[in-house]
Amino acid sequence: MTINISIDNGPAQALPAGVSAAEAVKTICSNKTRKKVLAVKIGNDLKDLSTPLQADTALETITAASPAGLDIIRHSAAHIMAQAVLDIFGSEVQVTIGPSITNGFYYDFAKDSPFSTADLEKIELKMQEIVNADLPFSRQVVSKEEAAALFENKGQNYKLEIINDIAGNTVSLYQQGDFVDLCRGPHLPSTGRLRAFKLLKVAGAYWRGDEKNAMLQRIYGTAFNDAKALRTHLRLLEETKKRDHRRLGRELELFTINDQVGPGLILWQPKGARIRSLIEEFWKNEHFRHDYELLYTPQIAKRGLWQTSGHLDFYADDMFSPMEVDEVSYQIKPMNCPFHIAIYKTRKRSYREFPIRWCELGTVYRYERTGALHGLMRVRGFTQDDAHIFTLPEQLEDEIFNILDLNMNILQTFGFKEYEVYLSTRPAKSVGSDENWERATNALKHALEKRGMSYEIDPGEGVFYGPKIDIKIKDVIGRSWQCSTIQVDFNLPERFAMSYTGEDGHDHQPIMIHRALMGSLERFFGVLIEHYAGAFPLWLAPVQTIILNISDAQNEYAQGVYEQLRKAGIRVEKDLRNEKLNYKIRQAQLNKIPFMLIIGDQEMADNTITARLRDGKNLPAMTVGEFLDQIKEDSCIPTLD
RNA sequence: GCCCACGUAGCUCAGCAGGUAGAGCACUUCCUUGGUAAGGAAGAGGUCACCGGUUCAAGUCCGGUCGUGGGCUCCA
Repeated sequence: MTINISIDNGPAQALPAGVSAAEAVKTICSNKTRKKVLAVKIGNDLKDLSTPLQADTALETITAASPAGLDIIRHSAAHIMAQAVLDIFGSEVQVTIGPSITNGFYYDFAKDSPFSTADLEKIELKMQEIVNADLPFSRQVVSKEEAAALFENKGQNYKLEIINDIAGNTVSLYQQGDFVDLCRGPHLPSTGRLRAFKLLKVAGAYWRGDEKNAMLQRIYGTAFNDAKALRTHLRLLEETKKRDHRRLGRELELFTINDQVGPGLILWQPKGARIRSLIEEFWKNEHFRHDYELLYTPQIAKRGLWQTSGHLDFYADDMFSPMEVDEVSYQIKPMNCPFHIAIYKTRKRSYREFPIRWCELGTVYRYERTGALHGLMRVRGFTQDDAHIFTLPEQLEDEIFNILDLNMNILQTFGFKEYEVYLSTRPAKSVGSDENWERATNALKHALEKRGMSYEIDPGEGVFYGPKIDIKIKDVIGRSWQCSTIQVDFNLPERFAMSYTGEDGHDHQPIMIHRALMGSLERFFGVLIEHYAGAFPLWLAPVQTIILNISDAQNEYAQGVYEQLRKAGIRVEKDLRNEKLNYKIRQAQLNKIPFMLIIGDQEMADNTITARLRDGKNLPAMTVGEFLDQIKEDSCIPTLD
């Protein structure tokens, strides 16, 4: 009996039934292609090359060129690593799970003493032995009882737990050499197909990510189809290290964190503070231009305020402990909203005032676990670019659209082009009527669609008080950072008994929107530093130009140029030290200053300057006036259209 | 919070068979007056994170505290 097999939409060929996918590939594909094939896809399922084909089948080949192919390589690498670890440590370890992840793979082991870096080298060597032995990965489907018996016999208790959680009656096992693992597959045909791998680091990880469970020992590694791709990836890791905002923050003197001051508390150094002040000015300008009004509110408030707002019920764990003042308990603010509401309530409000848009660069403090702190990205004290908007129900959709529009325009000004947008809907535990939730969720949806933004729905991930839109920015390392958030709130207006007088003369409850565009200025700054690798665009550069003289014969002239630029509002520094030009250029370059103005006898004689750009190029000699004209536009804080 | 690693001059790091500290860069001074990424010399700078223990003797060994870094489901 024969069956018809087609590969990658090619013409069907008749082959004997029961032929393996590998044989089919070998028969049908070119020599060149078949060496690259790691697995096949039948319908939507990835299958091993050893899969027997019993009926007419259309196959798709999977190679390392596709993400699925890389996944298979990495997943197999995880198995090979597990085998190596068992070979070396024997019954000392139990295997748990070992998936492929975005840039590699890991495997979690239960082991009393952690792995050392020296162990990693040993394991790598053992892995290489296993690769050299070119052991086939063989798949076997067995009943859950059989599998359980097998792993129980091996003393692999975590596997038993996993088997218990799997639906259905059968599970699949993969074996290479004497190592058997419970696994869905697929895998490489044999261990010899793993061509390039490297173990990267050890880390603790809880069983199933739950801190109530045992701490396992995780080994991270990565694998690629060839050594070149691996090298490229390792170089990329080096490059991202260079862009690390903590390193650049120190080198460029942007910010610092001090033990004596406390973890997670940011000290903005002059250059960082200058950038922040520019960001804030841009932000304020745009908010005024978009009909927002600015508020300032205190750092602390009586505990009762947080009682009313519900923060003590829902947020107390994230708040700093209370302090006693005149026998009254005060607590530092984790959010700005109750203060804005207090301002709202200073008098009776009319529907005619709506929408009310109030913004504040509000500094809040939140208790983060020490292990979660990370440079500027996760801190304990930060400034939100916060705003609260009070609207009538019929204004909601327009307001959300306005916010989105302002949001995207502001982010784009900083050169961010990649986003992930999430719409989070009603969670199980929540307040507010079904009708309100539905109306608000629809308003968010329509506004997103109107702005032409594609989004994903995060079902049930909304805050208990209302649906929200979250926007994440992608940084150079591919990490996503949540910056913008837009949340509808049915809760606080209720808790604070907010009202306005409607057209009908009766009291109504306003709808409240919380929103932050950059989120936290600290985090946003961190993302910006990595995004620009410290080379800020002219309008944000803390030092825009630096004057470099060639020798002290030009000191006086250089001083004059310096004053001229300073008066024109350019952020300018001078380096008139008795050093060689090369040396000064190098330092200015390392400080990533956009323009170096070089002044020698020539320039002094012609009453000009020569500008050297950050990228090494030179502008022709020109007068200071001409230079100012040329950079004027780009050196100022931008204005949105 | 938990697991691991780390904590020596402003920065990057060496010192580790326990015998009271070293380099490069940065900083200061002097020499050099030099055209597009480091000219030369000298000097200053450290209670080796903090607290306690072992020892004749601790940056070095042990314990604790604080801090930093990498992780803590992308589910067989």
